[in-house]
Amino acid sequence: METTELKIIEAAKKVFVRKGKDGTRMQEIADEAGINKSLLHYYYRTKEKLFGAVFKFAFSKFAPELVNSFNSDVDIFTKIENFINNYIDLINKNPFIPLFILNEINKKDASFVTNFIKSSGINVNQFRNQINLEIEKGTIKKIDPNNLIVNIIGLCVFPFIGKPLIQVILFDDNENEYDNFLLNRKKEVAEFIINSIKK
Amino acid sequence: METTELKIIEAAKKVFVRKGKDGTRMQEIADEAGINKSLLHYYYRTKEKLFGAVFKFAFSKFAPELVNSFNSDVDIFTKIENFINNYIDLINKNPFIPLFILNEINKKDASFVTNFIKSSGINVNQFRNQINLEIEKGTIKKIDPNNLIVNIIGLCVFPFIGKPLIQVILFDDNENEYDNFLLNRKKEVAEFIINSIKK
DNA sequence: AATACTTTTGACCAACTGGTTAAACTAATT
DNA sequence: AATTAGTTTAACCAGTTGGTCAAAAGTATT
Repeated sequence: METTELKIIEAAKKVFVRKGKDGTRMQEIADEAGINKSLLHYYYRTKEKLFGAVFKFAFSKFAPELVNSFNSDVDIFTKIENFINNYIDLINKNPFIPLFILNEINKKDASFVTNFIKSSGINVNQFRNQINLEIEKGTIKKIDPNNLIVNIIGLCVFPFIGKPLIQVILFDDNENEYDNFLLNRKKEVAEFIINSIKK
Repeated sequence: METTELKIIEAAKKVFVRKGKDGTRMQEIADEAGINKSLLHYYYRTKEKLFGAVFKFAFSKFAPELVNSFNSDVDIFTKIENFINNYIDLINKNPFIPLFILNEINKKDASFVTNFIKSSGINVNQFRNQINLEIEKGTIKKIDPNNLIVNIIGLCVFPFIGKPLIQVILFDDNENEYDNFLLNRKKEVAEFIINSIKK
């Protein structure tokens, strides 16, 4: 059953993610949901509240993957490979969400971001410990765990948020070639990282 | 001498980059420039034209570095190190511009982006050839040049556009620690990449 | 079928937004 | 000092925007 509230959220996601908070018009969300603008305000009293709901949803889609992958109980190389595979797949299915999140989170004030993330359950300590342990064991080269984590995530995310630029600069604006590039990247990124840290 | 036109451009840069195109009000630019709103329209007839000028400026700040570094005539390891040093320095001086560019370029239609970049003179062929040559020579491991280029740029850019997130997740919201992290990163990123490709 | 509650609608509004215009001011030229 | 051209301002405007409200339509309960 497709309730009105669900139709609204789906429509709001589409429009907010595509156009950003400031670029979005309540009327456009109403149109996308096939309803009246008043009804929108009936369910979500203000634009701010509706945006909050969408942002929360978007973020909560990407947080669990981070938590689960980083805290799973497998060896470090498998963990990195798994994370990259799952994360790139996830972004592929929701290619505009990362930029949406980054963009809006850069506009919010710091306390909002802090509270929001703390409630998301993201915790990298287990993974950090694992990295340090592998360095001690001599399985991987000495590397700062924070830098490694940023590298892994950045290498997954950047090709998507930079797509319009990269596609033109590197692929002569050929979209098929770029999509193909993104598919191969799962393998390439994993290889790139493991090559860098493996002893 | 500080002409009105210059004051406007400086003010417009600040506001547009901070709030995005849709989030920017002409009145706010006028206030920031210490002038009347009518005077704004006297120099730049429309918001669109003023935004265009600012966007062009922002982009042209980051394009030359790409061109010069990639086409310089030094060995591949030095080139990578130089690029990372210069690019991270450049972003550090203008930390909000990359997200601004990525964000707006994802909203524009493809033809605009294509034309814009083509006129910017960015060309990676020389660097691509150099990578392939070093692979043949056996200096570096086999790697797809496009993937390597995306990796280099992504590793430089991502920590800045993800700052509010990363700072909370990895550094318990301690800004000093994060700034320190960014400083060290020049060395870390270069090391990370070279470790990955060096034979 | 009358009551009461929720959902949906259209008409409406105050505040805001990008943009215009005519007049006032300034400084160089005659 | 009068003319001219460029610069700056205040007042104004039409269209848009988020949001309200009372009434209508629908649904469940008695």
